[in-house]
Amino acid sequence: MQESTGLEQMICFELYAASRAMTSLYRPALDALGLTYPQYAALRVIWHRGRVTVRDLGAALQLDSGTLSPLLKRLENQGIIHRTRGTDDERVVWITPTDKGSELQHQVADLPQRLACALDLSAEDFATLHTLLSRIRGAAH
Amino acid sequence: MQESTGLEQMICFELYAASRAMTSLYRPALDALGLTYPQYAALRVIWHRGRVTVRDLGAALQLDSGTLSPLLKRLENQGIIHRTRGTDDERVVWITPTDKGSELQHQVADLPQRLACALDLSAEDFATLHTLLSRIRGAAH
DNA sequence: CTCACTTCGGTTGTGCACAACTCAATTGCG
DNA sequence: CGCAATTGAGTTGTGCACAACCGAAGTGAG
Repeated sequence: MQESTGLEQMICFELYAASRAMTSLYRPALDALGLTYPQYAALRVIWHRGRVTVRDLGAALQLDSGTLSPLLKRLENQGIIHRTRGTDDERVVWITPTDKGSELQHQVADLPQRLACALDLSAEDFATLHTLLSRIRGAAH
Repeated sequence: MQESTGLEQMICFELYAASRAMTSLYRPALDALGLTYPQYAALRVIWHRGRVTVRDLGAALQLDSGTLSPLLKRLENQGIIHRTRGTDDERVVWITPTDKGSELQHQVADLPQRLACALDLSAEDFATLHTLLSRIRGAAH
């Protein structure tokens, strides 16, 4: 029996700790590619959409420009993405993967599957978790 | 139907987003007290134990001294905790709440309950979530 | 057309996370 | 005992998060 911490019955703390634990599981694989987890999450959206505005990327990741602008600048400096101002609306910045950025996609294709296996949860557990986490995300508007 | 983001089937992203959403639910109440969520989590352990070393606090929160040292320094500067070197082992630093720190406890006593209600989950859902999140935390050693 | 208003991306400042490192205090092996 | 190894806390550097703010670009009511 572990000693009591005073953190029992705090779903918030459990989420906070589980999120960091899960990210640390991704870290070795992502480190090898020179990526952080938030950069990887952003790239998943960019790969999936092919072409996305900073605004839409923020909506998908639930992050604002204060977080994304420097993150995208670092990805651009690494030659992984392009940033181009929109021609019709010059406020908008379009993000696209470079060739190097597209190649990265193949190197991490099996990552979620591989790491999900390490958790040793049933398909049912994943579905339950998905439902509950979505509800929590929804509750915070 | 929301547009596809490329983040489906990624438990890691769901945890990451849910954790931040949950923390943002705590933020208004904690802002009013001048606390951040990690500071609040640390205080819960300190209140519960009464007296704790930096090392044990780190074990409870799963945080290292690189995160805790500056966090505790800020709590000390706010007059919320005391930090004293151990007399038997001078490497150890003991953390205790000040009077002001102890008073804070009463002001946030109902916080987890109150915010858990906002999630509108059943007791069963909480138990399931607790089990699954614990297993995930365990899987990352 | 004009001007207030909104939108988009960016910057600044603060506070985590975490790796890598330092250094003093303690421990334990020979 | 002597000294190498370990331990505990702290520092440094990088990269998120997020609030608060900025300025340029677009929008719309009068």
